[in-house]
Amino acid sequence: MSDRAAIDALFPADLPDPEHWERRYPARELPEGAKVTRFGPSPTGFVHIGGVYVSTIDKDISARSGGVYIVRVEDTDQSREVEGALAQFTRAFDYFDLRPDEGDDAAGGDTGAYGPYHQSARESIYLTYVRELLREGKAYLCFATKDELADISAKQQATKLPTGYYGRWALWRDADPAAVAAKLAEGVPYVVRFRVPDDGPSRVRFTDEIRGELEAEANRNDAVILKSSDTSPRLPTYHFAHAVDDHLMRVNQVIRGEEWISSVPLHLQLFAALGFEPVPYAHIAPLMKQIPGGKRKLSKRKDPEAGVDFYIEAGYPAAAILYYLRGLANGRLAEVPLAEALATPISLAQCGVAGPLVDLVKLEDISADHVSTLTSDQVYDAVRAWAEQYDKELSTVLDAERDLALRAIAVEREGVENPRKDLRKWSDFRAAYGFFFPALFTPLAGPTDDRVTPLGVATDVVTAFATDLADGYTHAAEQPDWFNQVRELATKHGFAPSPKDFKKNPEAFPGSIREASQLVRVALTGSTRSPDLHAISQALGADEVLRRLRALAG
RNA sequence: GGCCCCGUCGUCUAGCGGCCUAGGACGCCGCCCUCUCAAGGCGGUAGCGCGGGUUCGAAUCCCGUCGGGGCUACCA
Repeated sequence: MSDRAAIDALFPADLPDPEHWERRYPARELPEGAKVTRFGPSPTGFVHIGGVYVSTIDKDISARSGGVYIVRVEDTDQSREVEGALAQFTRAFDYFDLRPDEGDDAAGGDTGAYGPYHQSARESIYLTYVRELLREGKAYLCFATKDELADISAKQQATKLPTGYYGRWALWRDADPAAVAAKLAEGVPYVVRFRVPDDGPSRVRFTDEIRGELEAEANRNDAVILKSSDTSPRLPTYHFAHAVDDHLMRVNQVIRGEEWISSVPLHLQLFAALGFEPVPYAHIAPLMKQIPGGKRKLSKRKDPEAGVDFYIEAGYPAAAILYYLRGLANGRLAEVPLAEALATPISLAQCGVAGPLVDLVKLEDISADHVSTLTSDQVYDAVRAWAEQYDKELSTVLDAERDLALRAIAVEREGVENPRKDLRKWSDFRAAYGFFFPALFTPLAGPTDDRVTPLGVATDVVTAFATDLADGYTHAAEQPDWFNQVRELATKHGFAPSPKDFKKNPEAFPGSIREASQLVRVALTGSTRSPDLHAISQALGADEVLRRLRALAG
């Protein structure tokens, strides 16, 4: 290809040499065995739950080994970039407690000595190494047009040849320097391609920390390493940036999605050409989604549960999600209690190799279990923080009625052996606990209210029963005393003492103690499903109980 | 099409040649408790994709096949 002067003319005169960057980013002084990991999100305006999955593993592996966890924004495709994407990362990393040891801080600055931590700011670093490869003849300029490339690929497909830019299809691989100079003089845009060594082996073997020994055909495609020259800044492709960045950031454990396995042969060639020590890989199986015919990768377009916003907006506690995700990564962690699982290191070797389905039902179960272990104060704080973002009306009520809220949350939670598990996520709160708050509760409109009539009790009986109960109501502190008044009144108004008696002779009763209790329940909660009635009455207070009973009477 | 990864109950998995008439968890079904629901207790349902080998013996090793997934971009 062209001579050194012609190559250098393509780059800024003050572009440093590789040695400069080597000195600038020296080997890290870390304890023996410390892992430097990195997570590389693209700022596409969508944070994938799979990203949380992988970065949890990244952070865990580094933290346990006394290493460093880096977040490096991979924004080499500027056309995909979306405004506000960075803020979304920050929000997601905060929510899941995955803040990096090194990366861009909230203000966009660096918090580490190996930055910049977004690739678009690393142009001169990449250019240094591109120029180096060019000088060494390990890369070359390619002026092939889109049409030419499409044509090549069509011909290859027609003759059942592997597609790609190689061999006799590689138009510019061995181009005459004069032809290159001519194109350059015309100002035709070009890319820089990697020149695959022609003396390399036909197959490559490498070790994956999760899958063990892997083998594949060697790469023979002269891949693009630097994108077109008609854009600025000039940025590399993922492959080249991976080699340069992971080397210079002194990353010593790459953890990434399985979709990269087929690129490893190229990456190994790149590391070798650049004179870099290869970095060990661990390829994580992708999170899947159940579909009628089988399963597929969770799709950001089709599956709402693919985005972290889905979980944050619904108010799944971060700990529950992290616990679930860790269980998917290392099956044994799913068999262990949450606190223990979060404290147990993730093992790469024990990561599953098949893509697991994300099972929202299981997540909800885990989440309900977790929430049931929280104190009333913790639940209150969490719901309040969630509501502040996603349910303004609720957060206002929670602020105004803190004591009532705490009493409500404590029902069948504090001082019981088996706490209720009716809260799986914070957005469940309104449906499960809303009735406690007068501001969120619509009183019954008498015995003909839609919520009452399904019980099938005659309206005059309902009114008589409710009126009687309200008139003689005793706000007893002891559960048996309290419920006895309901029982006695039910008997007085002709209700059968047990559902069995009622069933035997349905004509003789307006209902049984069950229906009577349900009338009280609907009066107090608006629903046929609720926690213990006595506990509710205590949380509500005598006045409010009476108000609601009278509303039932009509 | 080519290359690569993967394949145990519906789901997540344990299993690394005999301990497996395959274990656990979630779900589902039934029963118990009970003023409802949830929880809880007890019981149940259901699986090694298929076909060949190797071996005294295979879920476990090998080959093939089928199925799923990924890559094959100046997307990551």
